[in-house]
Amino acid sequence: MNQKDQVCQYKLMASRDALEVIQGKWRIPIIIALMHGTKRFGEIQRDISDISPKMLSQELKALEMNKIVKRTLHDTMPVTTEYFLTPLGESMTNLLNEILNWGIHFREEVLKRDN
Amino acid sequence: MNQKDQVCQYKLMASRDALEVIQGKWRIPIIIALMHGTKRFGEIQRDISDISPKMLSQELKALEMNKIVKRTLHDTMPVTTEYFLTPLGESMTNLLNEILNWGIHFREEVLKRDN
DNA sequence: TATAGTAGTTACCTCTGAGTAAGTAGTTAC
DNA sequence: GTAACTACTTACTCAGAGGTAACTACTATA
Repeated sequence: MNQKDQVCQYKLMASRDALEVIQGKWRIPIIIALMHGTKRFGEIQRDISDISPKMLSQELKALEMNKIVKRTLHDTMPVTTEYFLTPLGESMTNLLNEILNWGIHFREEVLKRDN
Repeated sequence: MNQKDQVCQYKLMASRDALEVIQGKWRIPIIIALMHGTKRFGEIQRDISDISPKMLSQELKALEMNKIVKRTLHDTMPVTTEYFLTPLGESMTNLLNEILNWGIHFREEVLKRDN
């Protein structure tokens, strides 16, 4: 295997690590919602209007296990929960901004031209 | 809806556009393989060792439809094909690099510590 | 004649990501 | 006492993402 191939293999491995965390329809949107500050379960659900409570609960748990978000319970009446990004979650800011930038670019380049 | 919420909604929309294109297990790896230059079908398959010809063919078609990659036939014996990134595909470089960087960061922060 | 390399296609199967709807449990307001 | 809010959980269902294996079609080489 030459050096170019080795670099390619290394990159492919790194991308798999990242993809495992951000894969799926909802994780990126959830993290984006939390980039705008600490939010409660219901607030995230309102931001991402078409997510079901089941999916939100499930994906938040997965993100918590991967140490991207943290969940805290507040002993108020009624009980409220707060979700916020960990430092690891905040380290995704650059990645998320590139996704956003490219999404806007893609819409300009392809979607509008087709219609 | 306040201004903060409007920004959040705009970002969520942009992320959905991008996610539709890069979603799935194989598209990012395929684009990364092609970042290293024009490649033939078999070369990509060798780079991404665990992809089946069916999935590679299917995902390359999808990427071609989204104008991320271009396919050219060469009338050699035997017939060879070449795949390469379009300018739109190359505009994903920053995005891909951020995915790679974060993947490496994630591995350092979480995966190693757990084992 | 047969094996191997080019680039896929086709049929079939399985598993899981995601959706729907209803239920739980506690508190507050009317 | 009942409706409504908090934050979920559970059960059921289904489409589609992805895997496996075999097949096509052509050429070159032994």
